[in-house]
Amino acid sequence: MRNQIITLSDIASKLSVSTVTVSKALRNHPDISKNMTQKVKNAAKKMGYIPNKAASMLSARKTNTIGLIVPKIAHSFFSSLIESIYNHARENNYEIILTSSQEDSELEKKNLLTMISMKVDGILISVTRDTNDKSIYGVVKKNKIPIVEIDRTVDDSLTKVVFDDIGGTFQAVSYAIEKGFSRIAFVGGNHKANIGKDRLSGYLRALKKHKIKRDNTLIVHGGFKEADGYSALKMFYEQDNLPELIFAVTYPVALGVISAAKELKLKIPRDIDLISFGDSEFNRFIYPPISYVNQKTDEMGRIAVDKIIKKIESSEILNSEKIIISSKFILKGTCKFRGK
Amino acid sequence: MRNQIITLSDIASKLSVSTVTVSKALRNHPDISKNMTQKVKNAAKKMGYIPNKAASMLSARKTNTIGLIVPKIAHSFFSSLIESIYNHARENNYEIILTSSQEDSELEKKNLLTMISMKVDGILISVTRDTNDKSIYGVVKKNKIPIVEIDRTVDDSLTKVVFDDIGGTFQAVSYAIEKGFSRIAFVGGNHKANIGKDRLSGYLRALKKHKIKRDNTLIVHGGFKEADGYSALKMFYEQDNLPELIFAVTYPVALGVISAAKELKLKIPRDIDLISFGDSEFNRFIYPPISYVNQKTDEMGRIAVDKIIKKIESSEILNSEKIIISSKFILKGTCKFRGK
DNA sequence: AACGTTTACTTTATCGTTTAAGTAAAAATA
DNA sequence: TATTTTTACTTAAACGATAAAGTAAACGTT
Repeated sequence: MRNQIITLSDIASKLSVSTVTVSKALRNHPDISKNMTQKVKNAAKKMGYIPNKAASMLSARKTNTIGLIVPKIAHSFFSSLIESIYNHARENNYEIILTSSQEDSELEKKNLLTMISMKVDGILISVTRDTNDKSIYGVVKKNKIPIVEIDRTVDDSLTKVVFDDIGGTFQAVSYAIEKGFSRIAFVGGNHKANIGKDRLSGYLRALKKHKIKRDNTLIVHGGFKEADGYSALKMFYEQDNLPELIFAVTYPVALGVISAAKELKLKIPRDIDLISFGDSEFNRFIYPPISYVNQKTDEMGRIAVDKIIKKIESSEILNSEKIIISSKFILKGTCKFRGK
Repeated sequence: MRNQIITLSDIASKLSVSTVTVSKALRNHPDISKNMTQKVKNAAKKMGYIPNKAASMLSARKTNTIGLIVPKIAHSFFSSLIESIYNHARENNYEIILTSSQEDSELEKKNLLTMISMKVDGILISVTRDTNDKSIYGVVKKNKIPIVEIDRTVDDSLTKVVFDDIGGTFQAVSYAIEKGFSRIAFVGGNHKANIGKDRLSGYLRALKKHKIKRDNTLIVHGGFKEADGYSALKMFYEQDNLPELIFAVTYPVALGVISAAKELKLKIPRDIDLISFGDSEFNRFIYPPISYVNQKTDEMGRIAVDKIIKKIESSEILNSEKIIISSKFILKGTCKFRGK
C-alpha cells in the first residue's frame, strides 16, 4: 500500500495520456472516447484516486457546498432542521459547512465571511434573534453568493422559507378563545425578529376578531428561550396578574413556563393553561403534552435546499420569493376547555 | 460598491508591491516591515478582501477545517456534542464540515471520502451502530489524515474519547441492586458496538459482584433507539417476564420503555422501574425524571477537539490514546427503592 | 573602508484541477 | 479525390495563494 496521495497526473502518466484527458474522462466529457473513459475510471478506482476539491474549486469556481448558519445547534427545532437540510443537500450532491452563531450577531457576521472565504456555492441562514440589520448581507451580495433565509429572517429583498407564523398563531389563539379563554398572555419573543413579530400579530388578530381588548400587561417581550418563559410566569405570579392561558412563542419558552409553574405549585392545565408555537419529539413524554402549532421542519429543510440549489444552478437572477409553510394548531393535552 | 472579488493581487497592484508582500503582511510575516504590514492591512480592509481558502489550501496544504461525522444530527446527545465540538473548534480557529451517516455504514464510508476530498486537516468520527470493521479507515490512513474516534469506536489503534461506559453502568446497576432490585433487565444496544458491549459488561460486572445470576431472558439486544426500548418492554410483558427494573442503554431506549409502559398501563416506578445511560435536557420535564448515568458531552467535545488539533499540529506521529471521561450515576425520580 | 549581516522586499515555481485553444488523424461530404 | 467536419486527444494558461530562492539597500563591525 503506497501512501502517496494520488493525483490526476499520476493516473495520466500511468496511462500515458494527458491530465486533461483524465480529468475529462472522470467527468464523462464527450471529448473522450468510451474506451478511454472506461480505462481512466478503472485506473482511478484501482489507484484509489480521490479528487482534491480545493484544486477543482480554484479552477472551476464551484464547490458543491452549501453554507448553513444557524443560531444554535443543540436545540430540537434547529437540529431537526439541520438534519433535514443535510439530507436533502446530500441527495443533490451538495455538502454542508455548518456554523452556529450562538445567538450572537457579531459571530454571525464572521460566519458569513467564513462562508465566503470557503467559497460555498450558496448560503442558508437563520439569523439570530438580535439580528435586525440586513446590512450584514452586504458582503454576501457584493460577492454575489446566492442566499436563502430560513425561519428567522431580516431582509425583505431575499428569498425566504418561513412558517405561517401569523396564521398558525391566529388559529391557536382563536381556538383557545372559542374554548372560553379570554385572559390569554403572549410570552416571549423579541419583537424585532420576524417570528416574534408575526406570532404577536397572529395573536393580536385573534383577539381582535373575537373582540377581546389587548392587554399589554399580558404581553411579555423577551427571548425565545426557556429562561424567558420561566421569568414571565414568575412575573405574572408576583404581580398577581395570572392569565388563564399562556401562548408561548416557542417550545423552549413553554418549557420555561412549565418549570416556573412547578415551582409555584400551579398545575397545568388546571391553574394555568398553555400552548406553544412549535413542539419537540419529547412532547409526548411530558404531562400534559402541550398543544402546539406545528412546524414541518423536514419540509422547511427540503424547500430551503431546493430554493438555494435553484438559485445556484440558474444563471439568471431569480426574483425573491417568500415561501410560507402552513402551520396548524394541534390539540394535545392542554387548552382543552376553560374552567375547572 | 464594486462587485469584483478582491484578490491579493488587487491589493498588491493598488499598493504597487508584489502579491507575496501582501500575503506575508496579512499573515504578520516578520519579513515585512511594520509600516508596510499596516498599509496592507488597511488596504485589505478598505477593499473588502476575503481570502480564498481553496487557493490557500492548495498552496499551503492546510484548510483549518475539521471533518465531523456523526450517525445522526437530530438527537439530543449528538446535537449537544456537535455544538460542543463546533464551539471548541471555532475557539481554535477551525471550521467544521459536518456529515451524518444516518446510521448507515455505506454512507459513512462515502462521508470519509468526502472529508478526504475536501482536504480536512483532521476527522472526528462517531461510527454507526453497525460499523464493526475498522477497514473503513483504510483510505484515511493511506491519506495520512489524523483521526479521532468519539463515543462510538471500532479501531483499537486509533485515539479515542469515550465515556466510562463500564464504570458508569456498573455504578448505576450496583446502586439498584443495593436498593433491593434483583431482576434487572439490560435493554437495547447492539453488542458489536463498543458502547453496547461495554455497558453490557458493566451491567454483568455489577451482577457478578452482588452474586446475582445472569439471566439471559432479561438481556435484550437491539439498537439504540426508542423503538428498541418500546419493543423490549412489550416483549417482557407478553412473555410474562417483567423485570423489576430496566437499565436502558440510551436515553431514547428509556423513552421507548416509557412509551410502552404507558400503553400497557404500567406505572413507572411503581410497576416497573427504569434507569438510562445518558439523559437529555428534557429529563426534568418528564415524570418521574429518569435516574441516569451522566454523559458530559461538553467535555467530550472539548477533549476531542483538543486531541485532533494536537494530532494535526504536531508533526511527529503521536501514539494513540484512549481518553475515558468519567460517567456517574445521577439519582433522579426513578430507582429509589424496591417495593411499593 | 571593506566586509558580512540584516531588512524588506521581489521573482519564480508550485499546489491539482479545469477551461480554452490547439492539432493530427479519421470520417463525412461534395 | 479534394475538402470540410468530427473525433479524440494534447498543450498552454489560469484559478489565488504560498514557499523557496534571490536581491538591492541599509546597517554593523572591526
